[in-house]
Amino acid sequence: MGVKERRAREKEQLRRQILSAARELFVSEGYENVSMRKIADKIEYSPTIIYLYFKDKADLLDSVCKETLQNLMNTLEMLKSDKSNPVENLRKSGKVYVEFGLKYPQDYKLTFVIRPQFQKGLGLHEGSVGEKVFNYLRAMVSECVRQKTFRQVDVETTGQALWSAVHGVTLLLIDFPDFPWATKGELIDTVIQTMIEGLKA
Amino acid sequence: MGVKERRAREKEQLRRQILSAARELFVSEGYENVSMRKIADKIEYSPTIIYLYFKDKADLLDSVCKETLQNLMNTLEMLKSDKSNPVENLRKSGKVYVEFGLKYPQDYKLTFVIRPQFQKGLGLHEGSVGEKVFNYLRAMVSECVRQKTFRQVDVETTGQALWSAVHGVTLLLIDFPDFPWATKGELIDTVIQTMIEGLKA
DNA sequence: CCGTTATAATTAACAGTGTTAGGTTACATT
DNA sequence: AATGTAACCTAACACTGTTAATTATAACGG
Repeated sequence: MGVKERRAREKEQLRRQILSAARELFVSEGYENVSMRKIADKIEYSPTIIYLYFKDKADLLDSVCKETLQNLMNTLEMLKSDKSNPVENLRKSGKVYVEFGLKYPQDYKLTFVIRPQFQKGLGLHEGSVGEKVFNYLRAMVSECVRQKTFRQVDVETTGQALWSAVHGVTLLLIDFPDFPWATKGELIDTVIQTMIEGLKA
Repeated sequence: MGVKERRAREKEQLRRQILSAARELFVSEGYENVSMRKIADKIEYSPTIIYLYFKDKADLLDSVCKETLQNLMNTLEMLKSDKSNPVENLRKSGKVYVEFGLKYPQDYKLTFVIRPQFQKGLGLHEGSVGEKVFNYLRAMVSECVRQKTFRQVDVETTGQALWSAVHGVTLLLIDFPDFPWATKGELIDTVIQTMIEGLKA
């Protein structure tokens, strides 16, 4: 009875082929410039096969983005946090977050800008990976408050504010590469550091 | 010899008709979902007429965005600044900036997210309106430093960091309307206020 | 008022898009 | 070997941005 399982494996494999072909093309050509036919060409199948694995092009995008979120989460978790210094954890995490965005700019835009446009009502709040990322952030802020390094700020609002700041600098650096930025690294540090300073007791 | 001028006026008028039809459609349907034919239908001309006034669809987008930038600049300039309190000016300007983005979310995204995707190498630094907006911000920061309300920060980097923060919160609120945000107003204030606190002497 | 010239605007077409319905092939089970 | 089913493909629809070729419109000199 191993037949069904082999078939399932083969199906899963093709699904992954489609997914990674799509990701590569989305990243190199941009979501709008990638046609189902191009993806099909790349994996040497007919275009319509994709619809047996994904509802439509937006669904394909959605799956690519979920992977990206997972990658981001993994990257953040690699930072083994030092319980005794939550502020430093926060600073490092912010830095890693932005650097992730700059390392995979197209993935980042796909996930945080393009996808919400196609998947309206994308909440981030249904046990999703996105929620996990935010929980991670919330926990750090919470610890900073508990240790009284930060003043008695609202953890929820503060977490969101921090996310806003790193999201903003990431997107500006991606979208306006020709703008006369001070220095990438310096700007990123300033954004993070200024926010942290502003929260201290 | 008023003929040429009348013709020029008529041409200009049609140009504006196209532009405003395009803006309305871009805003209500999203750039990607607006076809040249839809725009043409709206103004009751044939689709190809648009190409006599604009190079292509991206150029049309570009013109729409320039208008948006001008509107943003005008909105900011309505705030008559109080020389004696540059920090308060900064705070108010940040608030107005974000509120502009939330009032015209599609215009904002068109200008700061979609456009850079289609107009690579869009610098903001060629005597453009975008540059004016940034100069406005720089001047405020500079004044805060001069009056020693802020510590001796780098004006350039700080201006960019502030822009990052307001840009970030604007986009998050636009893109994830269903996220359980603390409170829009509160979040915006927190972002701005935290940055300002972090810069104080 | 006529013919000429410029220019405004249109029609028809091309190559490409996402997506669907219907048909064909390959293969495990009886 | 016949049957059923899942995998896969072909052909097509309605639509996209854009171009070349064509027609209508209005201004000019005589």
